[in-house]
Amino acid sequence: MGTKYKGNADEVRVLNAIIKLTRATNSLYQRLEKWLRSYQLTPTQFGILEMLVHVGPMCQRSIAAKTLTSGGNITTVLNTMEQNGWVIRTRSDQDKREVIVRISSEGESLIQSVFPAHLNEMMDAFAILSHTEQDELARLCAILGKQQRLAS
Amino acid sequence: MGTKYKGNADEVRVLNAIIKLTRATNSLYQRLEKWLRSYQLTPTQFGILEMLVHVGPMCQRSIAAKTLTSGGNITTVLNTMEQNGWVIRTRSDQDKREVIVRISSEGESLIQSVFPAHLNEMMDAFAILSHTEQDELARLCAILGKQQRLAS
DNA sequence: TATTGTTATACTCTATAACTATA
DNA sequence: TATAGTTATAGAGTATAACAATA
Repeated sequence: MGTKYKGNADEVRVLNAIIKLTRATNSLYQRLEKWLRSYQLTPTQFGILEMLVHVGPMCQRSIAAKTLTSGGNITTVLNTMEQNGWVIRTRSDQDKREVIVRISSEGESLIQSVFPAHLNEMMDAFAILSHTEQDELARLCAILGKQQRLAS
Repeated sequence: MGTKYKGNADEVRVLNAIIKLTRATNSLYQRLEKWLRSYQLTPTQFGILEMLVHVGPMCQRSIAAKTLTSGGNITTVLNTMEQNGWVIRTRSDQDKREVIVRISSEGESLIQSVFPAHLNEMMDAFAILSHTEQDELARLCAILGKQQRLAS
């Protein structure tokens, strides 16, 4: 198991990479979760808000696909977000089965108030790596991320 | 926000690294979660079982510290795991406030049946990176992970 | 028929606060 | 007094299955 597993050299190398990657991202993720909570935001909600800011209005099926989660779950999550006044849902005219979700002005304000603190946290966390190392980490993760999206 | 944020070069570099790191690990994590589900295991349960295999029996306070979660939550999670027959809880003799948690033979069997498939998945996911790149990713994540543990 | 979304149901994770037992 | 764990409570995320409306 893990580092104790007696595999061949290739397996040991991959296991080592996974363990380090997992630990680093778990730590980052839980740090993120902790301070998001001080804004009454969950990581899922934060992710959806960010996506709506980046990509613009989307239907729920697209949100479900992008967040790799089920349709029933998206309905649940968006119900909360709509009650909080962060998103607006409107029925599509082109295809009346679809619901178009867009961020509200309250949602935008929230993201904009959270973002500077988020950036500070992250600058602090990554300061231990050199600029070259930050770029290299980004490059490797980009390759890995693309591979994952194709495989799943 | 994100790549759209107009910050200075240092900020843009860090944001880029975070976005790539987040996407890669989100994809990996959700792929992991999906196939763990086919074994009726959640990531939290899997993490605790792996920890018990690696480190050996531990008290609940230690498990809570290592998983960065609250004491009340550990009780809840372990209740389920105990009911499933994966772990055994015994009151410590040295300090009768403590509960020592150890993995059961059923728990070990479960981990051992899951691990080969886990390894296959991960070998597949990382095959897109060269050996040198896998090592470099591990090195950078190790630095980042250590920094996080000290900061939190 | 197939697709989009909702509803109903159930379970897990998570936190906090009050509490018990022990040190 | 302080610490380890439990219990009670609450809320969020997640899935599946059955369902309604629309294409």
